[in-house]
Amino acid sequence: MYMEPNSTTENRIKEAARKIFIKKGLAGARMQEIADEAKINKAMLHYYYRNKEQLFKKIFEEVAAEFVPKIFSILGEDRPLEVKVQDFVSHYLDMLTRNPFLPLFVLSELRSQPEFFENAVGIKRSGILEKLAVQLKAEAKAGHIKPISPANFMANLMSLSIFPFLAQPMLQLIFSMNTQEFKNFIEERKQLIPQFIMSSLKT
Amino acid sequence: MYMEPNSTTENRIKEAARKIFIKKGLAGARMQEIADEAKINKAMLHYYYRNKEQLFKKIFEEVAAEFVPKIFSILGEDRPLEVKVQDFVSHYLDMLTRNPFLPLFVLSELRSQPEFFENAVGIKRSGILEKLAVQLKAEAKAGHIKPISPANFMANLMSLSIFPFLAQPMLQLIFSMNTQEFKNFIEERKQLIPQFIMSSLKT
DNA sequence: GTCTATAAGCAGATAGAC
DNA sequence: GTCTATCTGCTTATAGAC
Repeated sequence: MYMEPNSTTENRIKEAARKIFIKKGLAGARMQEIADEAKINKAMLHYYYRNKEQLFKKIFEEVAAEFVPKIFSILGEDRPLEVKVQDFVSHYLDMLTRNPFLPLFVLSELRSQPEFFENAVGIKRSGILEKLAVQLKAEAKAGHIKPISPANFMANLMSLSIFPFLAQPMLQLIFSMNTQEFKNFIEERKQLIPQFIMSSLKT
Repeated sequence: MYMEPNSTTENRIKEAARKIFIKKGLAGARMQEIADEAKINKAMLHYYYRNKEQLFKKIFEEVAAEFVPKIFSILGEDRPLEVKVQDFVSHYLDMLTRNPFLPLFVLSELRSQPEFFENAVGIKRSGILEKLAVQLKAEAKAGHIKPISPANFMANLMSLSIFPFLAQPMLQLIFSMNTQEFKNFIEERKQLIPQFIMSSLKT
């Protein structure tokens, strides 16, 4: 069987574990299912990662590390607020369209394992929040926007961008959307969310 | 041991199961833990509900039935949009403050068991969405608000209200809030969310 | 490093006495 | 209706050959 050059056993395990854990969570996933997905023997999982918890922890940290920091790198850029908001929304809606299960996975497991998160994210030490706070204050003082706290600004931005993916099954049910229509709905929101946010901040 | 008048075995089972399932989900919950919580024997769970799945299904339907319909009863009222938004936000933020785990539970299990939901919710047959659509169109035509689709309107309203509870551990971590500070943050948003929504719709 | 076989423990479910 | 004891099957984890 042909395999990718860097399709090492360890890589295949990680890809398989990622897929299964994201779909079923820690408690719902089965080591056998991960082994099957990786096309290896179950015993190999224990050879590379001593047990299920360690394998999960590894996966979760990697996922959280790619899910969260981008939030802050975009918001830390040296650009007008409106541009940052557009970049953020555009990036996240694309990323989540490719990985619609990611938010529920991260938030679910974060609820039961908050300590996994502390290490995975270097937010508080990054100084980006302070920078954002300064910018919000400056743009308010200049009369461009209404005053708003960083926490509320971020909560709004993340809510509007991420929640629809969490609630995708419910939204599709309520509004009778099939999967393609949901994608169109998200595509439309790439324009709408920045408009909502900026016009809600109009002075 | 003194017990509440209607503290029947069956009620105690349901309360215990609700608590454990909401915290751990279907896969993570243990029948033994539910039995302990209800202060009864594990065998009783099987006497009242044949198996774990049936017990879970019962609980989930009850939770979903109290979580969802209120959304639509408020939005179906015959009042100005702005008042409905205020009522919705006020009601849901109170309810979620008392039950912060509810949204994650409903959305998680809804992802793996979408069919549980169909019955629990009679939205599509209620005609309320049509009513909301008419109102949004009318208020736009009268020049009170910008045009917006019901799906986007609802997605915004639910996102801003519900997401902060889903992300509570992350928000507390990022913004260094303790639990009381998070409650204050939510309390503040009771005023802010309706303002955001209505001013984002200003013509 | 990789496999097969198996051990060990756990969780859901039932039998049967009271 | 309620309990104790037990069975059965599944899941994680290990032992040991190659």
